[in-house]
Formats: sequence, C-alpha cells, structure tokens
Amino acid sequence: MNAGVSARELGRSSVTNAIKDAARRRLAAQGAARLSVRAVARDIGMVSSAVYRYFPTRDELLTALIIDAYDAIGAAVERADRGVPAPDLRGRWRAMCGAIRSWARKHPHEYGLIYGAPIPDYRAPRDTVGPAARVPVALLSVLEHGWTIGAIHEPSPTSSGTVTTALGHQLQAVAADLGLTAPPSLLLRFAVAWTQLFGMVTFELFGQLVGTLEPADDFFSATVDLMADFAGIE
Amino acid sequence: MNAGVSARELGRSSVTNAIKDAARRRLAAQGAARLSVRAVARDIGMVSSAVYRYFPTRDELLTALIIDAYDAIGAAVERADRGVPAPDLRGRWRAMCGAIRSWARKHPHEYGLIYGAPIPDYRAPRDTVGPAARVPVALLSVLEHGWTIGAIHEPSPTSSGTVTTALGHQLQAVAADLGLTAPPSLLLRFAVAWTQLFGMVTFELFGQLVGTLEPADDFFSATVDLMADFAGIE
DNA sequence: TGTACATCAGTGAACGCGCGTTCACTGATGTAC
DNA sequence: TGTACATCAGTGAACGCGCGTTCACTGATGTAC
Repeated sequence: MNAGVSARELGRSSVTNAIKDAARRRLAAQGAARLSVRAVARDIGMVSSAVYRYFPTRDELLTALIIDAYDAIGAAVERADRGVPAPDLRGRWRAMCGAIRSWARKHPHEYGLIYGAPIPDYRAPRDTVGPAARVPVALLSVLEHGWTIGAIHEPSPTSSGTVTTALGHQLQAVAADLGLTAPPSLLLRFAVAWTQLFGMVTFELFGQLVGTLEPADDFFSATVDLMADFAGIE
Repeated sequence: MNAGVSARELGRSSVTNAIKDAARRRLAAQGAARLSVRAVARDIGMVSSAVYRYFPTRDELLTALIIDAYDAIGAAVERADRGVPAPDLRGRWRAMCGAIRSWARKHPHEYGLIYGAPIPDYRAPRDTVGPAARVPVALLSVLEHGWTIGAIHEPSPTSSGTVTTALGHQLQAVAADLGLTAPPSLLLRFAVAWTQLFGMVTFELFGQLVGTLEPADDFFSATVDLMADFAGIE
C-alpha cells in the first residue's frame, strides 16, 4: 500500500474528527469542566473505551479542543486581515476586531474554553502557546506595518502612563521575540487596545452587559475606532 | 426569648457561614462547575442531607456565593474610594482599579465565578443584579463627580468613535438609571476604560499574559493611568 | 415556674445516576515472504 | 498471487468512585398556657 493513506489511516483521522466534533457539541451543552469521555462516545455511537484508542486521556482530548479553538480564531482573524489592502491600517484593524467578536459569538463555549477561567485539574501543555499567539501576532502586524511605513508615530512623551524600565524591558523582549521594530510606548498602547478588545467581548459573552450596553454592536464598533485612535492607527 | 437572636437563629447563621466558607474553599480547589454539596458537607463534618436545611439546592448555594463575591469586590472598591479625598479624581481611580486587581488576585476563583464563563445549567436569579452593579457604580462616581465640578470635560467631537443614536440612547438610559448627568461621549469612554480594566485583570488571572507581560504590576499601573487620561480623569 | 406540644437541626440509609479508566477479547486490516 | 503472522479498532464487562436529592427518624430547642 503506497497511496499515502491507507484505509486504516483514513478511518483513524475521520473517527478522530468525529470525536472532536462531538466533544465540541458537548462543550456547548455542558462547558469544559463537565466534558465527559463517556458522553462523547455515546453521542457518536461508540463504546466509551474505544475513544481511548484516539485520546489516551480526557485531558488530551481537551488539549486538542483548545489547540483547535486557538487555531480557528487565529485563522478567522488572519483571513479577515487578508481581505483588506495592507496599507488600509484602520480597515484591517476593524476587520480583525470584527472577526474576533463574530467568531466568539458563533462559538461561545470554545471561546470560554480558551479565554475563560482555567479548567480545574487541567494543565495546558506547551503545545498551546503557538496557536494562542496567532491572534495577537495578527493584530500586531497592523501596528508594525504602520510603524515601518511611517504611518504610525510614537505618542507624545508628555502623556502619563510612562513606560518604566521594567515594563520597557518586558515590551522590548516581546518585540525581539516577534521581530518587531515598533517602540515600547506603542506596544504598550497596543496591549491596552488588545486587552480592551477581549475585555469587551468577554463581558458581552459572559453577560456583564445585559441590561445596559446590549445589543453591543454599536458599542463595539465605536470602541474599535476609539482604540484604533488610541494606538495611533490611522 | 426576646434578645432578638435565639440560640437557634445564632446556630443557623453560624452554620450557614460555615457552609459558605467551606464552599468557597472548594471553589478554589475545583472551580464552580464541580462544586458539590456532598464535598462541602464532608469538609465541615456534616452529613450531606443536613446542608439541605440551609440551601434547598446546589444552585441556591452557588447563588449565595455569587452574591457574596459581588458584594466583597464591591465593598473592597468602595473602601478604596473612601480612602482618597473626593476631589483627587485620579487618586480615587487608581485606588479603585488597584483594589479590583488585588481582590481578584486574592480570590481568583471567586473572581472566576462572577466574571468567568457562566456555569452550565445554572441560571443567575435577579438578586445578583444589584450587587453586580456596585463596582461600575463606584467607578462611575469619579466620572460623575469630575463632571459636576467641571474637572472633566467632553472629549473633542472631532475624534472618531462617534456615538450613534442607538448607542447614545443606551448610554442615556444607563445615565438616567443611575442618576448621572455626564454626557454619552464621556460614558462611552468610561465604558471603554471599564472593559479594558477587567480585560486586563482577566487576562492576567486566566493566564493570557504568561511569558510576555507577567509580572503585570507595571503594565497594570501604566495602563490605569493611560485609561484615566483617556476618560478625561484629571 | 412547670408541663405539653410544636418546630426544627441533624442523621443515616437509600434512589438512580454518571464518571474515567483498565482489561481480556474478537475480528478486520496491513505486511513479509 | 497466496499464506502466516502482526497490528490495530472496537467490544463489553468490570473497578471504584462521586454526585444531588429524598425520606423517615431522633433528639434538642422554643412556645403557649
């Protein structure tokens, strides 16, 4: 057999996907803490012990779901970015912010899985770090592009929120890690915009805006522009 | 018996507190989704059925913990506010933001209980709304005070992030509800600062800053000042 | 003040349920010669 | 191409466990007269 994929390999990957899909559906119904191997097996008509041929433990199933979720939101953001011409910095920022919010609203439990409280007794392995970085990296590409073409400038140094030495070092380390040339003062403002964005989406999804700013469409888009201004995105 | 509290009433409230304390300890170990009546009973040396004399259902125990958590963080913020002279707007803002972060770090699981993903199969009753409002109301008091004494001004209308009619109405409704006189443009900026603040604390607590901006002390305090600037807090 | 009755906190057994994981097994798919 | 053996997916029973909630009960506390 040399076609690259044997019947066994085909079956294996399709069953693996069926398990993950069922697990995602269970996630939506019960949340991550209560995700159970037996329920997933039941849903796809398998005996629970068979699932252990694919995921040797419940935690490894969770890890797979977490990585998939990070990759899915990361891909959605990257796709949104590619849909806008590179020099249109604000357009790209808006598109990516919008993609984050709509992915979150479409997949609230997967969002909760990655941005909600950690699952008790579960320790995320190193493998989640790369996928987790996709969203911030994509967002930062706007800032970096704007900075390199001279369209984004350092904020005036008279403003408060000074970058102390310790914070400056942290920001420089991040910049070095990602190969960015933008200065700490801009990276700080980016970090503010980034945390604001997720804070808003989290509040909307987890019910903190009920009865006040909900529906949050207008609040969201006004805020996205305010934060673009704040970070100097033209 | 007329001293106001009978032995029975005394016993009742002390057992109620013992149950809630044990439940809070369990929360820290296992998270809300896995909080179990039996484990709580075991911890305080009671038989599980006895707990039902105090909380007729697991959900009512959760509700009590949620209300207590909102009240605790609300009280912490109000206390921080009272520790600073009323006209020192930025000092009050800093103190309250710091109180939120340190309460969150001291009680991460209670924080997760109220600001994390909703608990599956649990529906929060109306009673949580009041306690939940304490923090935003306290934070808003700075803005309102500054506005009424003329120390905080409307942002220049040329900036983007325009307040559309729909959003304006939402903001006005909130203002009316809370008896605030500050204009929508300021309330919007406050809402941005509010969501940024909680987004940052949530990211820190839930592990999104690991390996980059952690320890987050400097990031936090720089950001608090940037957001005070942003909202026009002198 | 003393007695009779009502209220209530706490007990222990039981109900019916779901969980993660292991293990010896069957039968189908893949590999080597 | 055909046969013998190895690999692997899936089965079904079992282990030991914990869960929320109900119920009839005992004994202590509170109330009315």
